[in-house]
Amino acid sequence: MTIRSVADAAGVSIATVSRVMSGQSVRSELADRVRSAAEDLGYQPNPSAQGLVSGLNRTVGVVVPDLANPYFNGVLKALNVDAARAGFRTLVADSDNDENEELEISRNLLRYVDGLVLVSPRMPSESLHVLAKESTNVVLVNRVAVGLGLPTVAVDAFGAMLELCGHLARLGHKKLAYLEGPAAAWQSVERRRAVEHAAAFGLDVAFVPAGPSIQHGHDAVDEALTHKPTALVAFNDLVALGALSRLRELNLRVPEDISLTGTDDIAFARFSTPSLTTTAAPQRRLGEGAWGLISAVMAGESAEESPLLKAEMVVRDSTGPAAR
Amino acid sequence: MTIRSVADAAGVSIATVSRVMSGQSVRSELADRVRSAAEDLGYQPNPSAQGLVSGLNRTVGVVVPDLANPYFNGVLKALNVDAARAGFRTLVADSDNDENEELEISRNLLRYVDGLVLVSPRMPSESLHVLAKESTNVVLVNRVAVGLGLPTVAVDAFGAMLELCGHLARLGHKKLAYLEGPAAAWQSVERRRAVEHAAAFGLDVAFVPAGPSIQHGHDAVDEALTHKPTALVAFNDLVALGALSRLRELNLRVPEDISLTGTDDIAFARFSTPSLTTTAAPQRRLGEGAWGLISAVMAGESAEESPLLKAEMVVRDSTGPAAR
DNA sequence: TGATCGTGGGGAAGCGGTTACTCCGGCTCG
DNA sequence: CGAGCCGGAGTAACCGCTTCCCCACGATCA
Repeated sequence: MTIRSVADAAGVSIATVSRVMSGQSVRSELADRVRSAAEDLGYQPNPSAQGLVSGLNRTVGVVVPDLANPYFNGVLKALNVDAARAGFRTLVADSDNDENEELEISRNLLRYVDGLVLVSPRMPSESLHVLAKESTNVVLVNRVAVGLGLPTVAVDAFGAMLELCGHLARLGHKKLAYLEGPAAAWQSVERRRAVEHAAAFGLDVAFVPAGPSIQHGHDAVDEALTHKPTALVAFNDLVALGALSRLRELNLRVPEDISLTGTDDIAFARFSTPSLTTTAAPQRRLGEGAWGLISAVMAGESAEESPLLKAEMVVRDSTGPAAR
Repeated sequence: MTIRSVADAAGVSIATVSRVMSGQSVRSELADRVRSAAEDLGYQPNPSAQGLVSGLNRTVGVVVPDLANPYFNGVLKALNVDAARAGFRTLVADSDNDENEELEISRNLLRYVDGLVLVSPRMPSESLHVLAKESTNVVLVNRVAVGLGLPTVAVDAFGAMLELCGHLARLGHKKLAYLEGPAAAWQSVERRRAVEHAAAFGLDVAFVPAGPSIQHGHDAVDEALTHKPTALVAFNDLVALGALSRLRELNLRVPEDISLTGTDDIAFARFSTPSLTTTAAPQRRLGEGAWGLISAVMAGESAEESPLLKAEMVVRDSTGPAAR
């Protein structure tokens, strides 16, 4: 089923078929003939051929650190929906939390797509710079890299974490343990920075390396407890949920014996026992924002840096007055 | 950067460049010149051009009902990894649990890909038949459709659910409430069928409509409790976790007051409080299996139907002896 | 009525690759 | 020593589509 078949069936030239398909002005009688021929034959233009001549694929690439992380899925889903609505497809790559692979994965993906969305990339700034030079159609989600001119949509991770610390301080907590995320993640840096600032308000904070996943949270609790904190502040909800299960194993009650906070407000945060105090990072708006930026730059418009999105704190049952 | 530039830089014809790139025999001196020219210029063949002539894109499409469901993400991730290893990209589409859209989404995706993986499709058999006629490179995950000849990899949902019911029966439960999944899902049909069979062993089962997600589970509990069950059997882990949170709100203890089971063993099942008794549907193996099938059919080999994968029951803390 | 203009459709030139076909040069073998 | 072969490289056709260019035709104006 090529354009040739349709042209023959309708008794016109392939140029006319092409014009009809792209909605250019064609005598309506001819246009009808073409359309019905195309309909009958079930003709669909070949994307490779269209891509070859136009240089465009109507496809965007998305690189995420971990496809199995529900937070990224929320972002991906929203992005995917908006892209689909605009007739774009989404090519997904998972960097498997490997900051060294990320650049190669991204470069490779760039060959196949019109635009690239990097979600929480861990790669160093220089690598981002390389990508920015190879294509102008690159946008960042949850990674602020100054001086590269990359359009960015991100959550105010710093502010969100600061607010959580304030909440804990008001509940009388003095001694916190912070379960840190992956060092290479921008969010990790921001959140750590916020926790450090909290120290200025009289909070004593122990920093405990953990990671991005639920298992990491589970495994970091024992070390955290050696610092005798009255509250555990987790890098994200996944880590918090992992920590929660370990606390439960240790027969520590949350929040009576120890308080716990997450970040992101993934779907599970509301449904855990106890439900998790966290900050609601708007995954939907991140995804939609990312699509807005990438579609703008692909259209040749200059997408200005949008301000940081605010994450609302959601106080649930995992935080309470400091024990003792 | 076209093949022309490389040919000129190396002082050979474009045919020679093409041969070098595809590893055909070329005098090694020339081959070296070509390779270093390609290297210098950073030449990457244009995928659209290659796709146009070969008719292949080295891309597979994946349709999932809900990108935000962690179960599908596990499958997607494994599939993605294997596909990437083989040099294939993954085009992802989310049908948003809309069984009516699914066919159109799939057909559309089929234009862009060499093969299509349908994960837990809800569309009717006739729609699958339409797809099967349009392309031979379609495989199913967790959907058994007889008589269509579609290669399939699926978990034995029936057997898994039966095993859970048996577990509950041995614990002395007599009265269950089953929180049903979406009617159009094969897994839903299988699991329901298993629960009905369990009735033959003296279990009295109330069927309560729920749905596929955590919120559905949460919202279905109240109706389920009107039947005074001693155990809640959920369509999947998400529903179970939602139910768990509602039970907690109602101050019912699990498993002392009521037992609860899920299915799938998503990452959160192990970390909930109490940890969830479930059956471990091997997401990894499903994803890998799907890749195995789709890559086989794309290579023109005939992929035989593989037997159902076994889901091991994982007994954790959410099930106990029947109350009273 | 004839020259001019505008409009719409056909022919053909690519887009960037792959590959069939051709041609050339150096072997082998008679 | 010449004919036949064979391997390697170049030429060109082609994949399916978009779009430029040009021509035909009808309408408009002098």
